[in-house]
Amino acid sequence: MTVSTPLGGRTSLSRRLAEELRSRIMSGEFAPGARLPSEAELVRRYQVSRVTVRTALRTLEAQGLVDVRHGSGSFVSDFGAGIRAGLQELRSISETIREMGHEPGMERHSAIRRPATVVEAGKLGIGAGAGVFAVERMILADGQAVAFSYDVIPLAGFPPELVDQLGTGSLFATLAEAGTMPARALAEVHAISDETIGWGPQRPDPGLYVLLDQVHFSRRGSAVAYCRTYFVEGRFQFVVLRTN
Amino acid sequence: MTVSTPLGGRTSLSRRLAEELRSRIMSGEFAPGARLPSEAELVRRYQVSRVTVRTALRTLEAQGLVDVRHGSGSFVSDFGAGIRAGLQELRSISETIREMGHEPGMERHSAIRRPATVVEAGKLGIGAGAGVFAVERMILADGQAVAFSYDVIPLAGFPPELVDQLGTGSLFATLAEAGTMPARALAEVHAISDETIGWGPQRPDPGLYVLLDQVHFSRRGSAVAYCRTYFVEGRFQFVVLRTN
DNA sequence: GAGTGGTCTAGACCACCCT
DNA sequence: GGGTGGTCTAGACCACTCA
Repeated sequence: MTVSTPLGGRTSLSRRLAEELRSRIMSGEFAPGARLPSEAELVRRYQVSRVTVRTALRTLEAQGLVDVRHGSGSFVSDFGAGIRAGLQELRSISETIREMGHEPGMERHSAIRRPATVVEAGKLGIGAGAGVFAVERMILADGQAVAFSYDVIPLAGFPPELVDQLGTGSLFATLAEAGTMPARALAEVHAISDETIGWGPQRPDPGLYVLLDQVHFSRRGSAVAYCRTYFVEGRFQFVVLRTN
Repeated sequence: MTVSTPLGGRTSLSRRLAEELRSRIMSGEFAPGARLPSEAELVRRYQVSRVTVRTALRTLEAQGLVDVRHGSGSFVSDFGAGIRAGLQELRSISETIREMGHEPGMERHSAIRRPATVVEAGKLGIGAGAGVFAVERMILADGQAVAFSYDVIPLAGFPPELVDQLGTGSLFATLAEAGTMPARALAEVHAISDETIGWGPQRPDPGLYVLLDQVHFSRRGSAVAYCRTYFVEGRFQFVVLRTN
């Protein structure tokens, strides 16, 4: 297959195409409000099927970068250029913070090995009382606390030599190293007002948080972590594109 | 085309299939944890293409209702009995409440015609001071308040005879009647603790809310409403499937 | 290895927007 | 009417899971 501009890489074709288009948008080739080439043109240009083009455009749309309008075309969003990392995108918090131009930090407050509570066992789909590693972390951006996270990782099958590393840096990085990289997370969104959440001098005064109560699953569908992350209201902006 | 069980209706095929599967799950035909028929079986059973089956399964997955696992199958997730809405799915709140088996209600608290504030004008992309219709509503499920909503609709181009109807029933229904049905919304998620939100005897005591601060766009990309909806914490469960 | 979902292709028809 | 996206089909091959 001969492609005028090779998409290169080993991830899926639609994903590579999305990346390619994203970088063209970010580079300023398409200004906010500008129309992207039509789907048919992209099919010709990149020598892929229309389904692939559409999948890529959907990805960009979910990221709030592109606005696809029936009968008119696909447009670079006005809001798109600034907004990144929608809530539906699963990624490391540290990575998100770094991409937003801030310096991520992590501080482990506690870390113990203990039996799972009934709730935790239910969420993780393991037996009540099975061994878990419980970590309490503070997540920082430019030295300021943006979230407090209470994470529980099942120990069954987890490489023992990596246990102590949990919670000292990016949780995602350690899980990836253990071969249990989260591929999906089902998150409940709550508003929490609780002065007992958090710790230290950085604890926010009105203890108001957006709680993401989430269970992370590996590609194989097994629960690899149960994380209750309390985002300090106002310091982290969650955006969701809702469609019907 | 002969179908063993007709999917009936006039919405898209994949959507009807998703509805059909959802009702089969809700009816208890598939218990939580049970495996659904394979994609190939669904193709045969409903006489649709595999793409259609997959689109339907993706919808259910986004609602947190099923768990699709590569190489294993699609499984019914555990789900609570409360009102559960997929955050990335844009739909009428009333409709969501009804689908969860509760009786939706709506009470208009105030409704005035006034110039847009600077913030509202910015969100809606209209001139500051342009005429808007501001509505305050209480949304009920089985007679209990689940949300308080502060909505602003630009009046330019809005059918005058429908203005007074705004906020008396489903906002979506009225907007649809006006030909400006929201097709997309960009929502910010916040935790709010404020005793001045809400009104009446139904006002929750700890005034704790999940705020969806959202701008609704029509298919043509124009902003049709700016809605700040305060969901009473604990009465409405928002779920987001996060993927990478 | 059989069965499952993940991705991709090529082609078709429809609904919508604009002029 | 011409172009654009929305949906659907039928078929193919690959990657993963599990017995």
